[in-house]
Amino acid sequence: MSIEADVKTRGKREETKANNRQAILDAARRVFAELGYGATTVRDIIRATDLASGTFYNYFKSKEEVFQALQDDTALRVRPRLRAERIRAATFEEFIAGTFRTFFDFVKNDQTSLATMRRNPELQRMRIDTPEVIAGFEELRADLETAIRNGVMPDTDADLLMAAMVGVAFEVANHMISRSDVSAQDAAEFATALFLGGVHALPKRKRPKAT
Amino acid sequence: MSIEADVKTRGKREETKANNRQAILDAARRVFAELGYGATTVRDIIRATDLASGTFYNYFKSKEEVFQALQDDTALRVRPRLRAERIRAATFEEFIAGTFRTFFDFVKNDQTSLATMRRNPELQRMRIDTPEVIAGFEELRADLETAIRNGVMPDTDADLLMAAMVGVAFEVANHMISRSDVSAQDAAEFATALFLGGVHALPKRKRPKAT
DNA sequence: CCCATTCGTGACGCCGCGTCAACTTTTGGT
DNA sequence: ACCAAAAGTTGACGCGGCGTCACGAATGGG
Repeated sequence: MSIEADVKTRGKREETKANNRQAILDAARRVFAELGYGATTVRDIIRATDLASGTFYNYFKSKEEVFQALQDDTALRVRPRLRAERIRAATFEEFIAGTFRTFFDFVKNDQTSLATMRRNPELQRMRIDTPEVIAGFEELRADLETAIRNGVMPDTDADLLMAAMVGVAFEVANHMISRSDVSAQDAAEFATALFLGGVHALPKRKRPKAT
Repeated sequence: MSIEADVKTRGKREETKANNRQAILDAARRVFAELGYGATTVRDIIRATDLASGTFYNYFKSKEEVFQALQDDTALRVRPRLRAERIRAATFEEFIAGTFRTFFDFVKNDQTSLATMRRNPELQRMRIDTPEVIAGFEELRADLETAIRNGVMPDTDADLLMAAMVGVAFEVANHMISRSDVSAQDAAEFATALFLGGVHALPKRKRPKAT
């Protein structure tokens, strides 16, 4: 019924188009996770579907573009949450804390797209920023500018502050993922304390030595 | 004379071996800068030398390994300077300030390897951590642990603190490179103030509006 | 001076790339 | 219900990069 409805409203062409695109994206996610991004070829992706090689190029120009689509998808899922958190914030303490908490929670619960494909067998590690990811950064910068104009945030270079937040967020998230003793809350508290009060304000380490 | 001396002490074999290796590395630097890392092929690199294609594989397994050698080279140049700065530090203010200042200065003055190959036409931006780079991170972590044990640094999670410093350093450095109005000193002061006192302590923005 | 060893060479087979002409399916008009 | 045009799929093809390997040249030891 719902399929028939889709067919009626969108037509068979639109339907298979959407299906094929999704099939490629799904296959790519699987193959990237299995072989690693660098080792994956367009042929690997298309072989993991029941489509022909030529069809791939009706939807994407390269594996890079597929990866970008996956990353952009993730970015578009998390950005509204971050945005909402920052808009809700009345003080800049809430602004910082809400942003970090939301981000680390998301990373913890979305290992599929963010963490799985960070695993790069051939090279040590790499980070790729796609357009929607960068747009998310710009969004943060704009919100910081607004906060500064409203007087809730000290008047400083919003672009550098954005860069610092982004740098801490991604780097700490990586360590959070590879370590088993750091929860999303731990990471958020650490990053928030750093930005609110500097090193002096950082939380004490959990287990100093043992005992 | 010096060449003859080299030949006498090392023999012709060792000599051409070193020369070939260096020729490949030099060619790679040029080609990476011109075509971008992703678009470069092993063939491109070897064509930029007067060697045959097979010879490449006597020295490196892939272009990734060449890139790694170049990155490691850079890492090994900057690490001693960072190390010295941190050892000299008596207070943790000096520890933080010295580390950031040295790092940003280095990035500004070493655009050849760091910035030139950051020029990546095909993909937006990416970061690749090679073994010696990672070893530099571990070195920082170890120094942070030592500072904590000596009581000059608050007792906190040294691994997360290292991650935060690394994240801020690289991300702010990227913005410093692409912006014309941020000097190495500006970047260092910003990062240092953030770590010493949090957002409250950040320097005021230079040109707020105009006047 | 000669032989063993090391190393440079480039042709080779393999495979992934992106294209394109032929073919199939869908659509809209009658 | 039919059909022609449009849209989309297919896989074979030419191209070029990959890593290898048998060959020959250069080197060094005896």
